[in-house]
Amino acid sequence: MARPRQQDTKQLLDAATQLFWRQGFAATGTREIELALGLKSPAIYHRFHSKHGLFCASLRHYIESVIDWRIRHYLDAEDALTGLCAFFESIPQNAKRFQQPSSCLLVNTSLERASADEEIQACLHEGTHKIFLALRSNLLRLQAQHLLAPNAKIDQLADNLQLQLFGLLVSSRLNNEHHSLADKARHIIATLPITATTGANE
Amino acid sequence: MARPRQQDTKQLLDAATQLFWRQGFAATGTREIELALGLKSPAIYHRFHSKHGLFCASLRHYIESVIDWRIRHYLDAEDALTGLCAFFESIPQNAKRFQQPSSCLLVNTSLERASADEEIQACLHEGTHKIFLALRSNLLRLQAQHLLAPNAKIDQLADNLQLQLFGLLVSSRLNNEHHSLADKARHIIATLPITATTGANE
DNA sequence: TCTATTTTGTATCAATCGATACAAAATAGA
DNA sequence: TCTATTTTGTATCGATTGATACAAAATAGA
Repeated sequence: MARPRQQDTKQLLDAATQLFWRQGFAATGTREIELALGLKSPAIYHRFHSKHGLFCASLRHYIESVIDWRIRHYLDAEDALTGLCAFFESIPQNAKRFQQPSSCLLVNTSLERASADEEIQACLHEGTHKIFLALRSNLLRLQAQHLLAPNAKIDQLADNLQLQLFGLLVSSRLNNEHHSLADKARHIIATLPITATTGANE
Repeated sequence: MARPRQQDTKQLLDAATQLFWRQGFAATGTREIELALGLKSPAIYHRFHSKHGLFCASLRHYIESVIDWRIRHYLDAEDALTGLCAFFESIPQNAKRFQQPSSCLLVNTSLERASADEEIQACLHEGTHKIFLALRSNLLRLQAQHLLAPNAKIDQLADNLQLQLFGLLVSSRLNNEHHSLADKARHIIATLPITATTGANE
């Protein structure tokens, strides 16, 4: 009943997310967005109403693709401890693989002026809460397997792991030497109150 | 031999630093800078050559004022342990006092696109290295006072403390609830390998 | 007082910003 | 085939961007 779309929304959001991820909201212009998305601005504004709307959609897309994938692939992995280690180690690995630190769109945005916006803040809160819950769930599984001290305060521990995750992402943009970043990631794992040595840590 | 300056450079950089700190490089326009500095753009460009030049000068000014003050006042305090605790606790306290999280200009900038610039990266490296050295020096004093395990790896520990500092600053922009932030800060201190209880921790 | 030197403001630049009016293009159902 | 509906491109909008040409303003030394 109507003209079909040349690019589906997923494709567009993939491209937009990459752009905002790398450069931030303010530093990304509409002309640059047109090139990356392969659509002229009226077509983009027809679907997303504004640059702000496209950015919010990109944030949600980032959570549903990147964040959710990382949670499923690492933190929810069958072997909880191996997954947790791989989760942190993937950050220096990605920085090495793609020659530039990827950081995290949520962390980047939280430090931009854009974070003052209510809708954006809601997205950021949702995304970071997902990460917290996934870390928490992973730690609970570790505890159930008697790999974590039975009196460990899981909520505090998950909160602190998320804190260190944020710090690692900041460090990855400050210093992209692989060895230094990998050391930092290893230290995060090594200081977990693991009770038994299974060969996965240290 | 020439017309005297209406505002000295320190005043200008104080204002510019506040602006970039709050909003970032890309989101801060020249008209806004004019208002904050109380000078028209030609006078500003006469002193700093470009917006980029003003930003670099602001970064250096931030290191020499904010960062150096925090190191002197907290990390280099006579009582090393109390100073270290106060260093981390000052972040939730400042977020509460000024009703908005201050974060850190160096951390904010490292996640902006601007961080790709070589001159800016050198400033960021200098500032963060200063923090690392101050944390390291504080830990060495703790160890000399037998408050820290004698086999503790000071460099790794200082590196990780800086990592958690970065994480705390990110968290302060994501969630400005004072109690939650204060908990995070307290947890950082509580997990230090302190050997004796002096009343300052736990 | 006059001149050399530096700082500042007026006015404005081309370029780019985010955004839109409008019509052509492309389909599905009648 | 015709029409209703949606998507897309052309062309362009006023506003703002970072930056500058130029002259007035303000001092110190001659």
